[in-house]
Amino acid sequence: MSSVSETRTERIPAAERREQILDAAARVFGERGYAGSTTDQVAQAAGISQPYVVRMFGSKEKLFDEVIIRARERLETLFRETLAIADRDGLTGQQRQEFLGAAYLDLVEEGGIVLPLMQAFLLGHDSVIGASAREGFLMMYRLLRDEAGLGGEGASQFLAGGMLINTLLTMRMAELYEAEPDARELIDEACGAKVAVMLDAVKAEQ
Amino acid sequence: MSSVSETRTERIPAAERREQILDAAARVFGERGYAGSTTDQVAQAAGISQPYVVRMFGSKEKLFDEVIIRARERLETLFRETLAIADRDGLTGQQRQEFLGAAYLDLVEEGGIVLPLMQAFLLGHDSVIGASAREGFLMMYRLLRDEAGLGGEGASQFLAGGMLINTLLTMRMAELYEAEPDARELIDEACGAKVAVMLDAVKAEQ
DNA sequence: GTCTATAAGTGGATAGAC
DNA sequence: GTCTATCCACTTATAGAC
Repeated sequence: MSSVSETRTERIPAAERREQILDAAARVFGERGYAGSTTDQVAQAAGISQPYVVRMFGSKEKLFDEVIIRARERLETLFRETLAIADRDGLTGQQRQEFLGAAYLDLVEEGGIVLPLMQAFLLGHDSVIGASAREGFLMMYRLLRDEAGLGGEGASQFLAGGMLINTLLTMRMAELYEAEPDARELIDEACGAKVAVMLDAVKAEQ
Repeated sequence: MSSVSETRTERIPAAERREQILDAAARVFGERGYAGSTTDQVAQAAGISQPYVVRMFGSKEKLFDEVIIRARERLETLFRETLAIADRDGLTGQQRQEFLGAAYLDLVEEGGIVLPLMQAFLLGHDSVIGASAREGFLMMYRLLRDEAGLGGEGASQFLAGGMLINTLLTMRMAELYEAEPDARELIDEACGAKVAVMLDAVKAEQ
């Protein structure tokens, strides 16, 4: 509309901007953790000014809280939808577990959900986030145990596998996928067939 | 030697002081992560002044690095010792795995090793710590797969279980052990027989 | 709806005394 | 070997203009 280098931020509805910030924050927090991230990093990722980020959410802490709430909801929704499909198709126990695992890896690929949640799990000492993290984790356990019908042992094994994947992700183990055969083997083992996912997640960061 | 309230720090050899600081740092970093901790928190935990902590290690980053190197060594030593005993007693594959699991939970109980390592796993984006974390993790994988003879699948399952335990710890899930039956069930499931460990780890913090 | 300017606080690191 | 004092950079948050 004006000069060649029209870099100024466009004026868009607050609701939409809010979503943009939440997306950016999810990536930044997921990558560097709560304490390791700055509101300015979030702002830059969202293409706006730092004060605007704070103004929109009141504080860094509230922003993180929102990100976590959103991630929990997204994860729960995904699992319920996946189970609905599994029910519809009459999958067996073993099949259901694999189906859920594939859905989880899809979510990893989607980005901005799994990593911030993992970061929240490391904040048990924070009374607010800690409580939210524990609650969310228990919700998952119950859902897997009861709704998915995996039983206590199956549910805890599923969660264990998930935590291994999360850890490999935050560690960026996939950076060694090509160079280090053992890294490749471990990732393959952790992710089963759907390995490409993790590689994409890494490449997206670089 | 002087007044009644002799609260001043005693003068002790640097090497000994160094160990004290490393112990304190391991607990603080393990609890709040690298970015979430301050050198002053470490100093207070060690009962000395903040500048002294920095002076002794050059920087916060170098201190964290030291903590991680130490933790990696301790973990590796523990597993090798445990395997030596397993060999001596001629334990079978399944028995060896359980034996290693018990050893790991002992290490959790000991404190200051497992949690800082877990925190390091979340720092994949840091070129120095990230590389150290990946290296340490791969070392564990190889050790479990080859030395312990668990095979690729067994090793990755073992690590998965470990990551679940670590996550439950950092999340402080044990705080709900009494009040929330599902939390209890999940912890029992993750830790097997040796549950008391996790409870102690929590109580030690409060 | 979004920015610039900036206040206020925190935390890592350095200097130098004891 | 250890501290006090302090500097400086960084970060969150606020004020107010556009």
